[in-house]
Amino acid sequence: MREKNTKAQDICKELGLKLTPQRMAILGYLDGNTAHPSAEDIHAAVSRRFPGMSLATVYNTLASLRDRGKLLELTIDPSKKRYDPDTRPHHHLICLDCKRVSDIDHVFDLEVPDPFGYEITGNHIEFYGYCPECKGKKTTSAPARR
Amino acid sequence: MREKNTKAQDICKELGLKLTPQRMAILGYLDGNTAHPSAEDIHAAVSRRFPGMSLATVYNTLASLRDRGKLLELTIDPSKKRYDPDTRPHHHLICLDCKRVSDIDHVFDLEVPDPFGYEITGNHIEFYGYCPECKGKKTTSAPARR
DNA sequence: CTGGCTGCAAATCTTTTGCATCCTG
DNA sequence: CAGGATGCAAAAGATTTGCAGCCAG
Repeated sequence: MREKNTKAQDICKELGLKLTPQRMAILGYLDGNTAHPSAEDIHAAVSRRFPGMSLATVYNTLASLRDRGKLLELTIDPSKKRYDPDTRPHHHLICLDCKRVSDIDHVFDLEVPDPFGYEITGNHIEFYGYCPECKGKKTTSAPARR
Repeated sequence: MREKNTKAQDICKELGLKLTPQRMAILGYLDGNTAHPSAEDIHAAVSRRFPGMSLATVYNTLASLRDRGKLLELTIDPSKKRYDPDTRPHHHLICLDCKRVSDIDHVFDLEVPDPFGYEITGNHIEFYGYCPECKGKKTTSAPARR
Protein backbone atom coordinates (compact mmCIF):
# COMPACT_ATOMS: atom_id res chain seq x y z
CA MET A 1 0.00 0.00 0.00
CA ARG A 2 2.79 2.34 0.87
CA GLU A 3 4.88 1.60 -2.20
CA LYS A 4 2.14 2.76 -4.53
CA ASN A 5 1.89 6.12 -2.85
CA THR A 6 5.61 6.50 -2.82
CA LYS A 7 5.86 5.67 -6.50
CA ALA A 8 3.10 8.13 -7.37
CA GLN A 9 4.81 10.80 -5.31
CA ASP A 10 8.13 10.14 -7.01
CA ILE A 11 6.56 10.58 -10.43
CA CYS A 12 5.00 13.90 -9.47
CA LYS A 13 8.24 15.18 -7.99
CA GLU A 14 10.17 14.08 -11.04
CA LEU A 15 7.73 15.92 -13.27
CA GLY A 16 7.46 18.98 -11.08
CA LEU A 17 3.75 18.43 -10.46
CA LYS A 18 1.99 19.09 -7.20
CA LEU A 19 1.09 16.11 -5.03
CA THR A 20 -2.67 16.33 -4.80
CA PRO A 21 -4.83 13.51 -3.44
CA GLN A 22 -6.59 13.20 -6.81
CA ARG A 23 -3.32 12.74 -8.63
CA MET A 24 -2.09 10.23 -6.12
CA ALA A 25 -5.28 8.24 -6.58
CA ILE A 26 -5.07 8.30 -10.38
CA LEU A 27 -1.39 7.40 -10.43
CA GLY A 28 -1.98 4.69 -7.86
CA TYR A 29 -4.74 3.22 -9.98
CA LEU A 30 -2.62 3.33 -13.13
CA ASP A 31 0.53 1.87 -11.59
CA GLY A 32 1.00 -1.61 -12.97
CA ASN A 33 -2.46 -1.51 -14.55
CA THR A 34 -2.52 -3.58 -17.74
CA ALA A 35 -6.23 -3.17 -18.48
CA HIS A 36 -5.69 -0.17 -20.78
CA PRO A 37 -8.54 1.80 -19.20
CA SER A 38 -10.41 4.70 -20.77
CA ALA A 39 -10.74 8.07 -19.03
CA GLU A 40 -14.23 7.04 -17.97
CA ASP A 41 -12.93 3.74 -16.55
CA ILE A 42 -10.31 5.58 -14.56
CA HIS A 43 -12.82 8.08 -13.29
CA ALA A 44 -15.22 5.34 -12.22
CA ALA A 45 -12.53 3.34 -10.45
CA VAL A 46 -10.98 6.29 -8.64
CA SER A 47 -14.37 7.77 -7.74
CA ARG A 48 -15.16 4.66 -5.73
CA ARG A 49 -12.44 5.54 -3.23
CA PHE A 50 -12.57 9.26 -3.87
CA PRO A 51 -16.15 10.53 -4.32
CA GLY A 52 -16.46 13.95 -5.91
CA MET A 53 -13.56 13.40 -8.26
CA SER A 54 -14.20 15.36 -11.45
CA LEU A 55 -13.91 13.82 -14.90
CA ALA A 56 -12.21 17.01 -16.03
CA THR A 57 -9.50 16.46 -13.46
CA VAL A 58 -8.97 12.97 -14.80
CA TYR A 59 -8.59 14.33 -18.32
CA ASN A 60 -6.28 17.09 -17.14
CA THR A 61 -4.09 14.68 -15.23
CA LEU A 62 -3.94 12.19 -18.09
CA ALA A 63 -3.00 14.96 -20.50
CA SER A 64 -0.14 16.21 -18.36
CA LEU A 65 1.20 12.70 -17.85
CA ARG A 66 0.93 11.98 -21.54
CA ASP A 67 2.67 15.24 -22.46
CA ARG A 68 5.53 14.39 -20.15
CA GLY A 69 5.96 10.91 -21.59
CA LYS A 70 4.66 9.05 -18.55
CA LEU A 71 1.59 7.65 -20.22
CA LEU A 72 0.65 6.35 -23.64
CA GLU A 73 -2.61 7.41 -25.20
CA LEU A 74 -3.82 4.53 -27.34
CA THR A 75 -5.99 5.09 -30.39
CA ILE A 76 -6.67 1.40 -30.70
CA ASP A 77 -10.34 1.55 -29.70
CA PRO A 78 -12.38 3.49 -32.28
CA SER A 79 -14.89 4.79 -29.75
CA LYS A 80 -12.58 6.25 -27.13
CA LYS A 81 -8.98 6.68 -26.07
CA ARG A 82 -7.35 4.11 -23.84
CA TYR A 83 -4.41 4.78 -21.56
CA ASP A 84 -1.34 2.66 -20.88
CA PRO A 85 1.08 3.41 -18.02
CA ASP A 86 3.64 1.11 -19.64
CA THR A 87 5.56 3.54 -21.81
CA ARG A 88 8.13 1.09 -23.11
CA PRO A 89 7.64 0.46 -26.84
CA HIS A 90 5.35 -2.53 -27.22
CA HIS A 91 2.36 -3.67 -29.25
CA HIS A 92 -1.28 -4.55 -28.63
CA LEU A 93 -3.78 -7.28 -29.22
CA ILE A 94 -7.43 -6.21 -29.21
CA CYS A 95 -10.49 -8.43 -29.00
CA LEU A 96 -12.96 -7.38 -31.68
CA ASP A 97 -15.80 -8.55 -29.50
CA CYS A 98 -15.20 -7.38 -25.93
CA LYS A 99 -12.54 -4.77 -26.77
CA ARG A 100 -10.12 -6.18 -24.22
CA VAL A 101 -6.55 -5.08 -24.94
CA SER A 102 -3.49 -7.20 -24.14
CA ASP A 103 0.18 -6.33 -24.41
CA ILE A 104 2.59 -7.91 -26.87
CA ASP A 105 6.17 -7.41 -25.78
CA HIS A 106 7.83 -9.19 -28.67
CA VAL A 107 10.14 -7.05 -30.79
CA PHE A 108 9.51 -7.28 -34.52
CA ASP A 109 11.82 -6.36 -37.35
CA LEU A 110 10.00 -3.55 -39.11
CA GLU A 111 12.43 -2.14 -41.64
CA VAL A 112 10.42 -0.06 -44.10
CA PRO A 113 11.84 -0.46 -47.63
CA ASP A 114 10.52 2.81 -48.98
CA PRO A 115 9.37 5.38 -46.40
CA PHE A 116 8.72 8.08 -49.03
CA GLY A 117 11.27 10.39 -47.47
CA TYR A 118 9.57 10.31 -44.10
CA GLU A 119 11.69 10.36 -40.99
CA ILE A 120 10.23 7.44 -39.05
CA THR A 121 10.37 7.84 -35.29
CA GLY A 122 8.30 4.93 -34.07
CA ASN A 123 5.72 2.31 -34.80
CA HIS A 124 2.92 0.39 -33.19
CA ILE A 125 1.30 -2.86 -34.23
CA GLU A 126 -2.33 -3.55 -33.51
CA PHE A 127 -3.24 -7.21 -33.73
CA TYR A 128 -6.93 -7.95 -33.75
CA GLY A 129 -8.92 -11.09 -33.23
CA TYR A 130 -10.88 -12.81 -30.49
CA CYS A 131 -9.83 -13.36 -26.91
CA PRO A 132 -10.14 -16.81 -25.30
CA GLU A 133 -13.46 -15.87 -23.68
CA CYS A 134 -14.99 -14.45 -26.84
CA LYS A 135 -13.77 -16.83 -29.52
CA GLY A 136 -16.23 -19.51 -28.40
CA LYS A 137 -19.37 -17.39 -28.26
CA LYS A 138 -18.56 -15.53 -31.46
CA THR A 139 -21.61 -13.46 -32.45
CA THR A 140 -23.48 -14.81 -35.45
CA SER A 141 -23.97 -11.24 -36.67
CA ALA A 142 -21.31 -9.03 -38.21
CA PRO A 143 -17.98 -10.60 -39.17
CA ALA A 144 -16.41 -7.48 -37.68
CA ARG A 145 -13.55 -6.99 -40.07
CA ARG A 146 -11.32 -3.99 -39.77
CA MET B 1 -14.71 10.64 -66.12
CA ARG B 2 -17.03 7.94 -67.35
CA GLU B 3 -15.03 5.10 -65.85
CA LYS B 4 -15.47 6.53 -62.37
CA ASN B 5 -19.21 6.56 -62.67
CA THR B 6 -19.25 3.09 -64.09
CA LYS B 7 -17.06 1.79 -61.30
CA ALA B 8 -19.22 3.41 -58.65
CA GLN B 9 -22.29 1.93 -60.26
CA ASP B 10 -20.72 -1.50 -60.33
CA ILE B 11 -19.95 -1.34 -56.63
CA CYS B 12 -23.52 -0.38 -55.77
CA LYS B 13 -24.94 -3.13 -57.92
CA GLU B 14 -22.58 -5.66 -56.43
CA LEU B 15 -23.62 -4.63 -52.95
CA GLY B 16 -27.31 -4.36 -53.74
CA LEU B 17 -27.40 -0.64 -52.98
CA LYS B 18 -29.47 1.89 -54.84
CA LEU B 19 -27.67 4.15 -57.30
CA THR B 20 -28.29 7.60 -55.95
CA PRO B 21 -26.42 10.69 -57.15
CA GLN B 22 -24.99 11.23 -53.65
CA ARG B 23 -23.57 7.74 -53.53
CA MET B 24 -22.12 8.06 -57.00
CA ALA B 25 -20.42 11.28 -55.95
CA ILE B 26 -18.99 9.80 -52.76
CA LEU B 27 -17.79 6.64 -54.47
CA GLY B 28 -16.36 8.69 -57.30
CA TYR B 29 -14.43 10.82 -54.85
CA LEU B 30 -13.12 7.81 -52.97
CA ASP B 31 -12.09 5.80 -56.02
CA GLY B 32 -8.31 5.71 -56.13
CA ASN B 33 -8.11 8.31 -53.36
CA THR B 34 -4.99 7.77 -51.26
CA ALA B 35 -5.42 10.82 -49.01
CA HIS B 36 -7.25 8.86 -46.29
CA PRO B 37 -9.93 11.54 -45.90
CA SER B 38 -12.15 12.04 -42.87
CA ALA B 39 -15.94 12.15 -43.14
CA GLU B 40 -15.74 15.93 -43.01
CA ASP B 41 -13.13 15.98 -45.79
CA ILE B 42 -15.35 13.83 -47.96
CA HIS B 43 -18.38 15.95 -47.24
CA ALA B 44 -16.50 19.14 -48.08
CA ALA B 45 -15.10 17.75 -51.31
CA VAL B 46 -18.35 16.26 -52.54
CA SER B 47 -20.38 19.31 -51.48
CA ARG B 48 -18.39 21.40 -53.90
CA ARG B 49 -19.92 19.56 -56.85
CA PHE B 50 -23.08 18.60 -55.04
CA PRO B 51 -24.41 21.41 -52.82
CA GLY B 52 -26.96 20.37 -50.23
CA MET B 53 -25.28 17.05 -49.56
CA SER B 54 -25.91 16.12 -45.94
CA LEU B 55 -23.13 15.05 -43.60
CA ALA B 56 -25.47 12.37 -42.26
CA THR B 57 -25.69 10.90 -45.73
CA VAL B 58 -21.91 10.78 -45.91
CA TYR B 59 -21.76 8.93 -42.60
CA ASN B 60 -24.55 6.57 -43.66
CA THR B 61 -22.85 5.78 -46.93
CA LEU B 62 -19.46 5.27 -45.35
CA ALA B 63 -20.98 2.95 -42.75
CA SER B 64 -22.68 0.78 -45.33
CA LEU B 65 -19.54 0.55 -47.44
CA ARG B 66 -17.47 -0.28 -44.37
CA ASP B 67 -19.95 -2.94 -43.24
CA ARG B 68 -19.80 -4.57 -46.64
CA GLY B 69 -16.02 -4.63 -46.68
CA LYS B 70 -15.59 -1.99 -49.38
CA LEU B 71 -13.95 0.59 -47.16
CA LEU B 72 -11.53 0.60 -44.26
CA GLU B 73 -12.21 2.82 -41.28
CA LEU B 74 -8.85 3.88 -39.87
CA THR B 75 -8.39 4.72 -36.21
CA ILE B 76 -4.95 6.08 -36.86
CA ASP B 77 -5.80 9.73 -36.23
CA PRO B 78 -6.76 10.32 -32.59
CA SER B 79 -9.12 13.14 -33.36
CA LYS B 80 -11.28 11.54 -36.03
CA LYS B 81 -11.79 8.51 -38.23
CA ARG B 82 -10.13 8.37 -41.62
CA TYR B 83 -11.36 6.28 -44.54
CA ASP B 84 -9.39 4.20 -47.02
CA PRO B 85 -10.96 2.77 -50.20
CA ASP B 86 -7.99 0.43 -50.57
CA THR B 87 -9.20 -2.62 -48.69
CA ARG B 88 -6.21 -4.84 -49.33
CA PRO B 89 -4.25 -5.49 -46.12
CA HIS B 90 -1.57 -2.83 -45.86
CA HIS B 91 -0.01 -0.51 -43.30
CA HIS B 92 0.22 3.23 -42.71
CA LEU B 93 2.72 5.96 -42.10
CA ILE B 94 1.40 9.06 -40.32
CA CYS B 95 3.07 12.43 -40.01
CA LEU B 96 2.92 13.56 -36.39
CA ASP B 97 2.89 17.15 -37.54
CA CYS B 98 0.48 17.52 -40.46
CA LYS B 99 -1.35 14.21 -39.94
CA ARG B 100 -0.79 13.16 -43.53
CA VAL B 101 -1.21 9.41 -43.96
CA SER B 102 0.70 7.36 -46.55
CA ASP B 103 0.35 3.71 -47.49
CA ILE B 104 2.97 1.06 -46.82
CA ASP B 105 2.41 -1.97 -49.00
CA HIS B 106 5.33 -4.02 -47.76
CA VAL B 107 4.40 -7.34 -46.14
CA PHE B 108 6.00 -7.95 -42.76
CA ASP B 109 6.47 -11.22 -40.92
CA LEU B 110 4.41 -10.77 -37.78
CA GLU B 111 4.34 -14.14 -36.10
CA VAL B 112 3.23 -13.61 -32.51
CA PRO B 113 5.11 -15.96 -30.16
CA ASP B 114 2.53 -15.95 -27.39
CA PRO B 115 -0.93 -14.64 -28.31
CA PHE B 116 -2.45 -15.53 -24.90
CA GLY B 117 -4.94 -17.90 -26.46
CA TYR B 118 -6.35 -15.21 -28.73
CA GLU B 119 -7.42 -16.15 -32.23
CA ILE B 120 -5.64 -13.51 -34.28
CA THR B 121 -7.47 -12.50 -37.43
CA GLY B 122 -5.49 -9.54 -38.65
CA ASN B 123 -3.03 -6.80 -37.88
CA HIS B 124 -2.16 -3.28 -38.80
CA ILE B 125 1.06 -1.37 -38.33
CA GLU B 126 1.10 2.35 -37.75
CA PHE B 127 4.46 3.96 -38.40
CA TYR B 128 4.82 7.49 -37.19
CA GLY B 129 7.29 10.22 -37.87
CA TYR B 130 7.63 13.31 -40.01
CA CYS B 131 6.84 13.67 -43.68
CA PRO B 132 9.33 15.29 -46.08
CA GLU B 133 7.53 18.64 -45.85
CA CYS B 134 7.34 18.67 -42.05
CA LYS B 135 10.65 17.22 -41.01
CA GLY B 136 12.45 20.45 -41.87
CA LYS B 137 10.15 22.88 -40.07
CA LYS B 138 9.80 20.63 -37.02
CA THR B 139 8.03 22.58 -34.27
CA THR B 140 10.29 23.55 -31.40
CA SER B 141 7.47 22.81 -28.98
CA ALA B 142 6.24 19.36 -28.03
CA PRO B 143 8.35 16.35 -29.02
CA ALA B 144 5.03 14.73 -29.91
CA ARG B 145 5.79 11.19 -28.95
CA ARG B 146 3.09 8.60 -29.16
C1' DC C 1 0.97 33.88 -0.21
C1' DT C 2 0.71 32.35 -5.00
C1' DG C 3 0.37 29.66 -8.81
C1' DG C 4 -0.97 25.38 -9.96
C1' DC C 5 -5.19 22.32 -9.35
C1' DT C 6 -9.83 21.07 -8.84
C1' DG C 7 -14.79 20.96 -9.75
C1' DC C 8 -18.54 22.41 -12.31
C1' DA C 9 -20.72 23.74 -16.22
C1' DA C 10 -20.72 25.09 -20.69
C1' DA C 11 -18.75 24.50 -25.12
C1' DT C 12 -16.71 21.65 -28.97
C1' DC C 13 -16.38 18.09 -32.05
C1' DT C 14 -17.37 13.85 -34.08
C1' DT C 15 -20.67 10.52 -34.99
C1' DT C 16 -25.36 8.61 -34.52
C1' DT C 17 -30.29 8.60 -34.77
C1' DG C 18 -35.38 9.74 -35.47
C1' DC C 19 -38.41 11.03 -38.73
C1' DA C 20 -40.83 12.98 -42.63
C1' DT C 21 -40.11 13.18 -47.41
C1' DC C 22 -38.19 11.67 -51.73
C1' DC C 23 -36.86 8.72 -55.50
C1' DT C 24 -34.77 4.43 -57.40
C1' DG C 25 -35.88 -0.05 -58.97
C1' DC D 1 -45.68 1.68 -55.48
C1' DA D 2 -42.62 0.23 -51.64
C1' DG D 3 -38.70 0.29 -49.29
C1' DG D 4 -34.38 2.09 -49.23
C1' DA D 5 -32.08 6.73 -49.15
C1' DT D 6 -31.71 11.59 -48.09
C1' DG D 7 -31.81 15.89 -45.29
C1' DC D 8 -32.47 18.16 -41.18
C1' DA D 9 -32.30 18.62 -36.60
C1' DA D 10 -31.76 16.76 -32.32
C1' DA D 11 -29.17 13.54 -29.51
C1' DA D 12 -25.34 11.15 -27.85
C1' DG D 13 -20.55 10.58 -26.51
C1' DA D 14 -15.97 11.90 -25.74
C1' DT D 15 -12.97 15.49 -24.75
C1' DT D 16 -11.80 20.40 -23.94
C1' DT D 17 -12.17 24.82 -21.87
C1' DG D 18 -13.38 28.98 -18.87
C1' DC D 19 -13.54 30.34 -14.47
C1' DA D 20 -13.95 30.93 -9.47
C1' DG D 21 -12.32 29.01 -5.44
C1' DC D 22 -8.91 25.94 -3.06
C1' DC D 23 -4.65 24.09 -1.35
C1' DA D 24 0.24 22.35 -1.79
C1' DG D 25 4.78 24.21 -1.67
